[in-house]
Amino acid sequence: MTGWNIDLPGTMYLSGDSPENEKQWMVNALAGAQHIAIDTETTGLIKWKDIPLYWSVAWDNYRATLRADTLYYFTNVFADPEKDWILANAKYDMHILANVGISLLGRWNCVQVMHSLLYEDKPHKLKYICQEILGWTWADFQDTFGKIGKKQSAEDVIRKAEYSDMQLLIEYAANDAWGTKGSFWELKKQLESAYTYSLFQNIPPYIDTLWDFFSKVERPYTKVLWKMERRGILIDVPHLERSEPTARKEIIAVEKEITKLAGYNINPRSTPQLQKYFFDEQEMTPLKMTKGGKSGVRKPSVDEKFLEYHKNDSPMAGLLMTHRELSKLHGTYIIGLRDLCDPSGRVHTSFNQDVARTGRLSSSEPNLQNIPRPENDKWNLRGAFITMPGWGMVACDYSQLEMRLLAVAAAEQDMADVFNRGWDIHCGNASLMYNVPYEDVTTGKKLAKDADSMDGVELIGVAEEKSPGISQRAQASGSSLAAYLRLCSSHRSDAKNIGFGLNYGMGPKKLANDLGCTKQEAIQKIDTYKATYPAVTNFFKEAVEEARETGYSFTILGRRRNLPQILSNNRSDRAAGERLAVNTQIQGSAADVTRMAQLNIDALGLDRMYNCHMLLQIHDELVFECPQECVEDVKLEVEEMMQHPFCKDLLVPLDAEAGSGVSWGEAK
DNA sequence: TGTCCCGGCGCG
DNA sequence: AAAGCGCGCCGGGACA
Repeated sequence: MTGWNIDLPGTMYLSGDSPENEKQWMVNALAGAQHIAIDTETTGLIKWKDIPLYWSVAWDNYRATLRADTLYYFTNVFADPEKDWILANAKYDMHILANVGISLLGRWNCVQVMHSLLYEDKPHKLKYICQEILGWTWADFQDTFGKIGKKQSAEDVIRKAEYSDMQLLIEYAANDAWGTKGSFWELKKQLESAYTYSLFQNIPPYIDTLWDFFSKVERPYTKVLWKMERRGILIDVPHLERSEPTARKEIIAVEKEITKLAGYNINPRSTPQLQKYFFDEQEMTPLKMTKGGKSGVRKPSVDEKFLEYHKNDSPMAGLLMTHRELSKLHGTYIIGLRDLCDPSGRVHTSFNQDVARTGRLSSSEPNLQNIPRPENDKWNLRGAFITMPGWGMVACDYSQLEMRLLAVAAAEQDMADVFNRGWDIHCGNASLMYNVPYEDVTTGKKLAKDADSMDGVELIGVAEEKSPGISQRAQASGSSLAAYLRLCSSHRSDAKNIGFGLNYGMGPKKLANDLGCTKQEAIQKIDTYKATYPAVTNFFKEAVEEARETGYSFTILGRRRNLPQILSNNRSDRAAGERLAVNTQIQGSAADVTRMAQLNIDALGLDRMYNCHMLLQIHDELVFECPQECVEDVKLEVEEMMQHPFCKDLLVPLDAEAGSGVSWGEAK
């Protein structure tokens, strides 16, 4: 009757109506168990609202389904700080339990997170995990009792099941807990035997195996993320409500112009219709083709590059650019954000720990890691992330984290020195690459734009003040000061594009495209960069070799990513693997750094010290709220913690700078 | 009505 | 033939 492909023990059942001795037996049994898998059947999927109807547990060779009204008998069990709780999608169940006042101390072992450390490219849903690593399958709850959706809520389905076949409900409710328990032990075994490379093998946190990485980093991190999700961030909903009609009207106005220009009703959101307009009717030349997807039919692209390219010769292109900008902000951010707020105006994102292959977080429902930057946003959406009266927002972000970690990974002393001097990295790179004084590059960056419109004498005065001797050097190079400044400025932009690009494995063709030069010139520039930083060049080579030999790319803390394609016979697959080998190490190590900072900040107890709460992580930025009078203290604490995430310093200092204000927009 | 894929685009 | 990493969400359109 269990719907399983394996034998398993019968399911005990407990409700508030059960006899006293049965309740007592269960309380004693759970109190005596070290590891307990736990799962909830809930009224729905909204983590700040929905509540448990049933909960199920599995431990040793037992399994049980319990009605939600029994939760309070187990207060002492939940309060045991030494318990190991085992869950699938741990944060969700913990939210649901918190909604009825239940909090579980002890360790939160999420099997999805465990699975993601070993099988980055596979799905991490419980059913898949069980099938894949244990060969266990069982009948699906929803297939048996009805689909949860718009027509019927999770609660409806469970109520129906209670009525139609209570015994089956009891069995099925405990299936997930049983599968969770089984996969935990198998995954633990696999993690313990998975040795890894870490910079912290012989110093804290002592990471030798993936189990070390899980138990010392990922497991405590789950709880930190849960606290952030639980707190949520306050949204200025009235601000959004005020912007919404205006935004909508602006979009409609642009749509009218588009219709007028086309001469017929065209939907500016429809790529097929736009392709027809531009390439069939206007007979314009495509810049590039789309990927073609499953069918493989490649069509001319109507992306931003195309519109930008034609904005002067085709009025339609300009209108569409405006339309896309407005409708993106309206649909995704104004409407999207408003609809996900709780009644108190706070929004509770999910910080997903088991998604990104590099070890980064992802954020969803809503994604708070892609809120527009102020310069691209006429509605100032970051200004809509606010604090309560008397409170302040603190935002602290790393400066050039990935670049610094590249210098660390490569042990590139010249680049490290650029950071040690506190220089702008791209100006420093340009200075070393093109053998030009650092001050000339910074001056060029500042003045190149206005050089032509400035009075010659004035220009010399300003430039000489910033970089003494610059006019002489310009003369020596045989060009005017203005031209020399533009040259220095273009050196910086070269260095910036190459610096970022090489981390991603960018080729000369794309670089040439971005810099507006020939492929030959691009190759030349890359060579100059590689010659300037031989250790970086060597690092790129060794990262690829290591991945070829071990099959993996490793981050600073020892997270690994399997890269089988690096041995592929297919050229492009192999090249992709080589790009990943480099990038995963850098991006993943940056993720490690932010993670450690978050763990340390949590352990320090800023919440108790200052009533300070971590709200957001945007890869290299952390956002907090605290009472106004604590803002300055919090800024200092956070900067210090972010700058020193490890128990030993790296070759390159990490720089993090905090700002504050009453909103996220102000705090940057 | 629901589900999937796609092109496009927001962020780091 | 084409070749930049990592995400999530929107609306359109195809299909069941």
